[in-house]
Amino acid sequence: MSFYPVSFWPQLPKNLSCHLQELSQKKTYKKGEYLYHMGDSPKGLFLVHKGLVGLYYSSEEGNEFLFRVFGKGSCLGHRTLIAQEAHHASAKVLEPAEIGWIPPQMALKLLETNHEFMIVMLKKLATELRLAEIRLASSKEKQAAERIAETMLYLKDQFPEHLWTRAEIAHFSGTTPETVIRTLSKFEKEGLIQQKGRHINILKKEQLAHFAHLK
Amino acid sequence: MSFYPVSFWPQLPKNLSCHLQELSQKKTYKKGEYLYHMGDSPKGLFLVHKGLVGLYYSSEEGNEFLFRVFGKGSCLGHRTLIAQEAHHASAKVLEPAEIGWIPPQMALKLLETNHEFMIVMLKKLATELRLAEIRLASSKEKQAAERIAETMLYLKDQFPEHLWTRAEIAHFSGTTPETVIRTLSKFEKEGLIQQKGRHINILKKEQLAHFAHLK
DNA sequence: CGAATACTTGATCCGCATCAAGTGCCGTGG
DNA sequence: CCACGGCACTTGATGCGGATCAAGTATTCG
Repeated sequence: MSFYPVSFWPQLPKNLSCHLQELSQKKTYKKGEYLYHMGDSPKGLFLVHKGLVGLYYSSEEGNEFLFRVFGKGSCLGHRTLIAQEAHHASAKVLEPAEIGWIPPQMALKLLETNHEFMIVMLKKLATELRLAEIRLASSKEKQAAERIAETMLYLKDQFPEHLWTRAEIAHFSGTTPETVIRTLSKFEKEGLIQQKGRHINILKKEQLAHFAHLK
Repeated sequence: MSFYPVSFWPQLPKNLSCHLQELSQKKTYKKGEYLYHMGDSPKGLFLVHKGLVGLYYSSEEGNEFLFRVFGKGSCLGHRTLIAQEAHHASAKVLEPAEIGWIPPQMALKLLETNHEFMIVMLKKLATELRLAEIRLASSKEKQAAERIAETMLYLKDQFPEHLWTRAEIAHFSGTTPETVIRTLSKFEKEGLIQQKGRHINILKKEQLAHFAHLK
């Protein structure tokens, strides 16, 4: 059992996406900017038109954990909006992005009245919950190298265009940059991947998946 | 930031709960029985009328992880039903239980047509997702003893009547029974708790929460 | 082109899982 | 009623995965 491959289309349906885009205010963000921070009250719904956004948890000691990643056609802020809690993590721009924004009240109204939207959100949350829990189990039962293998498969599968840094891979897999570096060079020596700076190619997907104990 | 205290009522609203109960078939389960297993296709919606059910992940090597716990007035099976995936974990009866069952098709139909039900499920999933992700971060940034402290606070707060075994506490906190035992006796020495077999009392909630770095 | 950031490699250390060997407890059946 | 089997609990000894620290090199970006 694993979070890879994901049997879920991470993008919103085209027609719904268009409808929401029309109602949103578009804004561009630079790499490193934040859409919102941990602890903020619900900031509304954000639609990723272009670029990449990471949902980061950061502790007081400076530990970072990358919960989720949102690419083109995806939305974020939905969990907090629905739960009506404070944001439990911060949304950080990983690649220069164009983001549509819908204020909380309007987004909630839309959710209440648009049946398809509700169903899409239900499915999205249900899938995100599975991913989170599988990663939770994974963090206990799997070695760092196995988690890094499944992280590479997931990230390259879902967001193949992004040049993932060693730190981002570490933050997603729950390890450290040093461990990622050592593990990736081990994979390269074994001919599973090929790396040149941030350009990482997976050469033997099947073997890598097998190594990570994925079916 | 933490999953304790939970600002969420884990039970379904009374009227909705009654409505669902009427449509369900009731059945009694003994301790240790399973409602469904990992890998099963959606088995429907289960309503806990009495008793306690744990959602368990188990790996091939025999590792167990307790994802979620469901008590009286709560429902389970909803995530799988909505995602329309195979169950990613097994539902195990922790205390002799009376469970109402609604078959998948009927439950989906109800979900589609009952607006309140949809909203309750949205909120439930949104909250469960936060809890899972916070635990994910917790598993990296916190020591075993801190996780055990927050686990005790959570379990005793949400399900005070259940006599939690050392193994269950370990499975929920992502540690081992041995570590739970050593940690609980440390807490007892420090006067934070009092234990006699499975009867564990939290004497100094505030201090325990402070120790676990909870606000 | 210079500063900041990312990457790399090696050495060290410690938290906690694991293993082992009990002890206690509870329910069941003789 | 007690003996017995099984499971939960307890305690101590051991080992290792991987975090952490440190120091140097390479890349990226403004």
